Amino acid sequence: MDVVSPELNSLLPDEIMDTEAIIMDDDPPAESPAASGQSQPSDDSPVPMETDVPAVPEIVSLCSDAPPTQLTQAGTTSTPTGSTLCTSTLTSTTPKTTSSLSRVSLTSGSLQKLSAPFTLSANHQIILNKVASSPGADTTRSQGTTTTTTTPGGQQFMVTAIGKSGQPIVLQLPHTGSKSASVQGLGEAKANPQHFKVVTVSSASQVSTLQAQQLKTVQIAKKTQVSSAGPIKFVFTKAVNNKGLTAQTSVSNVITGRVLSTGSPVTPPRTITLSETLGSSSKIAISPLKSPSKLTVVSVASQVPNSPQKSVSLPLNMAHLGHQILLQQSTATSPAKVVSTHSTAQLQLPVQTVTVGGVGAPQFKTIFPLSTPSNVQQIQVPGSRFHYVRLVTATTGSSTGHAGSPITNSSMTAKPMVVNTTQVRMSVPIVPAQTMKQVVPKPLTSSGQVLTTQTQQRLIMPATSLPQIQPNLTNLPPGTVLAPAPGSGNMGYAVLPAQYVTQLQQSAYVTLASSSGFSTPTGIQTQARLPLNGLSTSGAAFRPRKPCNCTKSQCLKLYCDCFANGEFCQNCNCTNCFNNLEHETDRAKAIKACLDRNPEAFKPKIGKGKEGESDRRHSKGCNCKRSGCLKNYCECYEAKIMCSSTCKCVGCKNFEESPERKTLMHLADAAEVRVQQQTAAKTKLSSQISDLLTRTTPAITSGGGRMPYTFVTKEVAEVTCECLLEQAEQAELNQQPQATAERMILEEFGRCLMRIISSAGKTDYPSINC
DNA sequence: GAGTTTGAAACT
DNA sequence: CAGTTTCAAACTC
Repeated sequence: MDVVSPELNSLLPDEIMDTEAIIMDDDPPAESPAASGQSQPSDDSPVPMETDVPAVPEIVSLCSDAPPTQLTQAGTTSTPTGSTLCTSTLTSTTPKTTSSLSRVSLTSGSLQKLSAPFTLSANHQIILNKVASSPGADTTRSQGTTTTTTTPGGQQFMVTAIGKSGQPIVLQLPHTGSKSASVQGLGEAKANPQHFKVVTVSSASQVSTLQAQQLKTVQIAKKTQVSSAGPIKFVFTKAVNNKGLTAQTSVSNVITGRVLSTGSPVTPPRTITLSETLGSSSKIAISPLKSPSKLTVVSVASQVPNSPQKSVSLPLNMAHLGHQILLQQSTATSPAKVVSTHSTAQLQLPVQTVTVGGVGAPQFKTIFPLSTPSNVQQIQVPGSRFHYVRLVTATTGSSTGHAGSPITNSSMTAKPMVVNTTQVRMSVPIVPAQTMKQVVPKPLTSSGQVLTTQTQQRLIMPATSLPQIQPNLTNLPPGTVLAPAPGSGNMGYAVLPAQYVTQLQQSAYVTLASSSGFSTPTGIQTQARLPLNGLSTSGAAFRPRKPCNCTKSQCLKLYCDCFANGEFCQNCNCTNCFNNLEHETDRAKAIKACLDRNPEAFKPKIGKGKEGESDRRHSKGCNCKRSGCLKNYCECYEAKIMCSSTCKCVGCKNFEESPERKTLMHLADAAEVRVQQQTAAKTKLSSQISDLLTRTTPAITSGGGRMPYTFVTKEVAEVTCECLLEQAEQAELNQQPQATAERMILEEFGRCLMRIISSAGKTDYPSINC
């Protein structure tokens, strides 16, 4: 997920990550500036951080025959009725938030709203707009509440939106111009409009610029809720075969996940992108913010379009990422949470990856059911900045619906992993994340991706119950993962770095199950294809995080970069480190203490400035006194940004016109040029050597030519000399003049050479006869 | 690699 | 909130 390194933003496809159009201000813009590239910071927050996320939990589900209210009920199951197939119900982790109604509006690409099963547009795009939940807005939302969509290819696509009360979500297919959606969203929820950006709906490889633009123009207004802990549920249900959309084929493919956002006063823009390709791949992307740190990615790959089983594989493609489902959500004050949900429907989907957290400053929280601490083993992957948890045993199950679902990764070779749950089972085969970009906290950023480990692991959340430690869900460290203890009411949390979840991104299979513990008939086999430190498919996406050297802080204070970034220490040089799974309790306490001191402690320090200011600026500003803000002591300089009005530095030289700064920049540029030149020279030299070898080797090995030492052997030389002596003797016997003798010898030498050369290409020794 | 400098974080 | 202390990274030698 530090993501916050801006570099992370580049990790994801533009059409997904581009949240430029998102406006954080209360005043909804008439139209989102798709190409503006500037996000409107909220007036409320002096320094809008990239991690701002929607405060209101919301549930989005695809396909719902049942009324929204039913969908929001925990444990409820929607059964397919008639020709439409709709299933998948998610329950909120917090019962309080389950009461709201949500509506799903689907609009075809032609701007027609479908109140009934409708046909997806040719581009297979569905835009999900979140609409204010005010009762008055209900009418507008009610349009096109149909949740089932039939693709021209006969496939049926159902969307069920479940949201916290007052958090309806409207799903619309982007139409040309797509202003209807924007207008709709704008007209609603004026009280506290929330703009959603998003929505790319198209096949992975078919996302066109036009589509992206259309998506950008879509804005969704949402009623802002300051309430805390509203779970966001996200359910995707798809029936592959339209014909099979009978009651029997009830839930074919279901991807269930819950994204929870809590207590964020500011509703962040949210984008939901759904893309589907006929029978091949679909892409679902929910992208609230551009910041990778806030990115929650669930990728689902491949598929079995017409599975003999009722379970339908849902081919989903994340843009440019192949079969993937991308879910993004960020909350301003609280990291997004992804929670496996419990539903009555069984889910079996090929899922490629599930990622929670982001580069730079992951702001996602994943809640998993806790088991006992003994059930969890921390897995350290050398070189990886991600942490893994191995679930040893499955102990607890909760029928309350709070039980999280274990998420596991299996090898990309496709070992399906299924976690048995009383109500929901989700098995997702995952396609290798080819180009998936990750976000990593520190410029690592990100999690780009790609060295992967092939070890199979069980990924499960620790089960330590920490009732006394109830971290503020809105301010947990980036990428914090919360694992609720079994049993509602006395929830225990395991505060884990989001990196634990990140591995799901690369796993071949992801199994989500809720309740009933972690029993896994097939075993939870997870194979972590994990981005290793600094290595990623996207190049610098994941930059290796520097190991810390803490000695006295136990790595439980913000002095420790690892801790400050919400990461476990891994491959560090620290002593007496408590920043690991073994000291989960202490770590949780430390996190809480930090948050008590500063609720913004785990938010990225570098965020976007207000309008008219630099794109990036330090949220608090520096306090340098002696460094002139031109050394890495200065956080501004370290972040490669200039000091701003928020800084309290003395003798600052880190400003635009500073000659010292320019000098440093020039020196840095020169150094970089030198490095590049050296690299280029090395590359060229290496290439030349390689080329030379490739040219010489075949001649030697193919028999078409051999190096001289291979055929000018001692014997050949001796024979040649004998021939020359023979000529000399002949000349002497014939009493030839010396000149003639020399000529005869030279001529013979020439003949010998010709024979040697002609024999060079032969495998056998050259035969030289005088 | 040891020692110094620096400024954020933590503490009072 | 300001001053002081602690801490670990950045820097220097």
